[in-house]
Amino acid sequence: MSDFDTHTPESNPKDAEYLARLQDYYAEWKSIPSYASLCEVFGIASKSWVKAILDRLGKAGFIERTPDGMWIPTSQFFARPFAESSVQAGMPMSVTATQGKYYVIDEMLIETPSLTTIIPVKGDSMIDAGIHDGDIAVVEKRLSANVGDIVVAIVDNEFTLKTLARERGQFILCPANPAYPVIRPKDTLEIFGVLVGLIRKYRR
Amino acid sequence: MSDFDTHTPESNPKDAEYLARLQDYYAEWKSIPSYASLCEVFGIASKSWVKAILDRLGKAGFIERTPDGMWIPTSQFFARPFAESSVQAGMPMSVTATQGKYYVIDEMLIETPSLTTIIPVKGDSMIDAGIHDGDIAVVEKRLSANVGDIVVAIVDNEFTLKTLARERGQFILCPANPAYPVIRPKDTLEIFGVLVGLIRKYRR
DNA sequence: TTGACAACAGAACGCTCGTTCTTTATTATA
DNA sequence: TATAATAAAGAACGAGCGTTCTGTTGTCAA
Repeated sequence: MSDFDTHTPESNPKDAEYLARLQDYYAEWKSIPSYASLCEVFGIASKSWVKAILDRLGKAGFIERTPDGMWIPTSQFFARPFAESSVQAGMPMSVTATQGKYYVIDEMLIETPSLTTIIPVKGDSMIDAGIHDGDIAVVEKRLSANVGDIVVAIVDNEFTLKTLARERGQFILCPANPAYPVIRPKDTLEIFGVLVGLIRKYRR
Repeated sequence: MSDFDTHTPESNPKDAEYLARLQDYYAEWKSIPSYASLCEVFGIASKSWVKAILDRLGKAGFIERTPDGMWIPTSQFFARPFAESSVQAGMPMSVTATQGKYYVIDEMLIETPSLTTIIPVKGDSMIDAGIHDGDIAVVEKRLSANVGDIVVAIVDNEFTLKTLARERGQFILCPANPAYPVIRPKDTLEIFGVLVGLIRKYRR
């Protein structure tokens, strides 16, 4: 067998497609099935060839084995191709053929899983900051924040997402929408966490 | 916490510990092993009892089976207690909404991994749609789209993110910023994909 | 036209898997 | 102490698993 290119999954030119099918299957069932089932997934008829494919994908770092010999996906398995914003002339774009960096979205946004939570955004008080109703805020739980951070604060037992600012030595919470008032807490300002990411899902 | 602790007929007080061990194992290996291996994980010696435990966990909704009969975790399997002492009274709806939900952001945004790519957004031509410069677009590669979708089109060998619209039987690309012109393709409109998600990362 | 190689197909096999059934130990209750 | 339910062990078994080996087909260069 020839050397395996570490940047592209294609040792066998069809391996990219096999990988894609496996990724799609895993997205649906969250497991790698038996070789017999993989025959259907891959559209081939021999288990031995399934094994050969999996061995290659394993060598390429997309899957690995548990001590029991079960195949499980690696983080590379979940990485998404990161397309550059300009297209080379005449190049027929295909996602699987896109070269370059791969990113795992979770890893991009979540640094400390135990401190990170997600909170759906309600209302449009931050709309000028590009934060819409229905967006999902990725929040890192923290008791303090810096001026200028967008924070999740607890005001009247409600979460509220606002920009932290300072006014005459007092911390205040500024909306990004002129229709909403600035919040000036009476006593202490209770901060739940700091906005570290934003997710929006579009209907399909 | 879960309906699991409130004694249902077929529950076992030790099941909570068995679940915890299984969760720990899964966190490490991302798979549910064979019954024989689970004997070690659970610290018991009989496969039949392992099966009984898994059946109960399945009935309680923590795991389920694929068509192949493999056990896979459900979303409930990953539920995390969301206990913040400061917000117990009158907990806002936004908090309870996330309670007990497992969030893999990838899963929220990516339906078909092999067709999904991420593209950084350049410029502010879609700013009125809350899409900013530096945001990351999650794009599902597709050759066609519906009017009203935000699409990634290829114009002059460049990716461009615009809303797809129709004008006198012609497809046009509308920016969400009055400072930018509507794009009316001369001949055919080449669509790369449809925007299915958006990610923004804030500096920490 | 051959021969070499790559890409699969198919069969054979030993072994592990999940399932079921039976047996034993432990605990609670009366 | 007797009884019964619970918790677990253990054996037995057939089906399906992954592995290996060999056979077949298509391609392409010499």
